[in-house]
Amino acid sequence: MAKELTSRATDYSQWYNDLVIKADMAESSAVRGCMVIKPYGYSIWEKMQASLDKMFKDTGHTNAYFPLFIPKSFFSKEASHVEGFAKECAVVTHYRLKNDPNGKGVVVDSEAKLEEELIVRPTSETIIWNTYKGWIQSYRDLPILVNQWANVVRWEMRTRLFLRTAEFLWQEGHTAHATREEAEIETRKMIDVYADFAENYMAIPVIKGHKSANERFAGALDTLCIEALMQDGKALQCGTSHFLGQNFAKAFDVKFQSKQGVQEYVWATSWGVSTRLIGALIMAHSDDNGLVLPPKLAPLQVVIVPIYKTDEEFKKVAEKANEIFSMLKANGISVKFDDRDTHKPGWKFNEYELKGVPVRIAIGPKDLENGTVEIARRDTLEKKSYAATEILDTVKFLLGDIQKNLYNKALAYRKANTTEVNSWEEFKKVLEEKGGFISAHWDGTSETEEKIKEETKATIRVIPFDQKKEGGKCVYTGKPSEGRVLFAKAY
RNA sequence: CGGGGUAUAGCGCAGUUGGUAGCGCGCCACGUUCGGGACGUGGAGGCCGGGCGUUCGAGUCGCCCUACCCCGACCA
Repeated sequence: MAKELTSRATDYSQWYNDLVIKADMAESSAVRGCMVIKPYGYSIWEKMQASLDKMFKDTGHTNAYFPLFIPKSFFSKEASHVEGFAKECAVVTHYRLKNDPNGKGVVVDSEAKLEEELIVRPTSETIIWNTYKGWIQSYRDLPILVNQWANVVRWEMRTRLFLRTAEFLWQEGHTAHATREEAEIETRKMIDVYADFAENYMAIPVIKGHKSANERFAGALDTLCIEALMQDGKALQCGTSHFLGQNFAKAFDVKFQSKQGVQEYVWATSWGVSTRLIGALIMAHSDDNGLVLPPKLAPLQVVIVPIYKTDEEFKKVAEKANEIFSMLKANGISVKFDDRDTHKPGWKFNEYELKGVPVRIAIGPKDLENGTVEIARRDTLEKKSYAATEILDTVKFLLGDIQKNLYNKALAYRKANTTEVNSWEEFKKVLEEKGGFISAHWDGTSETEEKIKEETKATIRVIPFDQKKEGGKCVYTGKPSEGRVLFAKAY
């Protein structure tokens, strides 16, 4: 059995290359670039949704739902948005099938051609702003603070499991405001919500800041982002919040009458995070034994594994295990007593490690004799014996401590893999040999960023809010720079 | 859309100079086991991605498809 374990662990350790996750996470589907998220993986997404949704509600937002199909003409209304989105989209051209005259299944009925093609939404700004036009007349109708949980489709040339799938699940917030200032505050507020979620729920430290013009959302005046570093030294954008200015209001003619009686265009924001976050979670914390989930997002926080030989022994062990189960459940802990007799303890240990369950309690005849249980933590794989009376306190402590430890570990990793460089030679050397974030001076031009990308594949991931303001020379051109930005290779 | 690769049991793979298919894991049954993926014995499971060709005979050789993976281009 040792052999299989080794090969499976080795196989699993490939997660950072190909993200093929073996623990009921996801598999490719028959549909190009789309994925099937199996129940366990989906339950992680549900935990994320629940936490995020509460944060949105707490900041005054409400949920709504808009159509999946968007008339093609909507995309022609905002020039830069067209540039960014009118290309790789799924397009609906017909509305009916018919039986193949040659008797081979069905064919598209060429007579059922749509007058105007429909685009499967790659993002919903256009259809939402088309709708908002009808909702907004007066400053009294503002602000509109709406979020939608939805799927979107982007016909990417190349897809990657979790990180860039053709169809993905996400939430997209779309807000409308009376003033520029209010919209800018909203943009910032939501990137703060995302950062809070990433750090305090996902246990992933992120850097908050602005995107460079090159990386900005099509149609936005400013794009804020949170950027995280994965264990392989590549950066991953984990969430974005866009200040859209009046671009979409102008494109869809959304005006309101102000207190002063003047017709003004509405100010907009949009913000989103997606199932890419599942990928981030996996890539940030996993080890060779499988997933490592932060307790706040683990669908199952504690599993109890019974150890026994005979039926009689099982009865005694199960009685004690059920007591522990009830006690933990009564304290709001997500717990499972795995009493299946179809798998053995060792098998179960490995199974739950693979699934990233934070805390495991094993209880057997020896424990019954001694009045103890064995408690193991997933993050460090340590296991220790505890008196039965200590279980609740220990579990509570461990759930908190694992959450903290995962964050601290990821933070230490990021610190160790963020390098300040001051010359082009150094830049290339660090990028090649070490990876991670490179903090360097940049002259602020798109041309320079483009050239750096061409030569090294590294891009500016984020211009941090807490940018180190210091005079310097651009690492590439030697021109003056006001502060350092973070470069990295990105997914 | 370029460049490279792969396609054989549920999964991972082998299959020699062409002779009609095998291994490991998993699955099923029984027995012994059960504190880190137990062991034995016996089973079930295949249109060898699809098509056409060469041949007495094709998983194997040739041509044409198709799908998937990797590397680019693209990408909120």
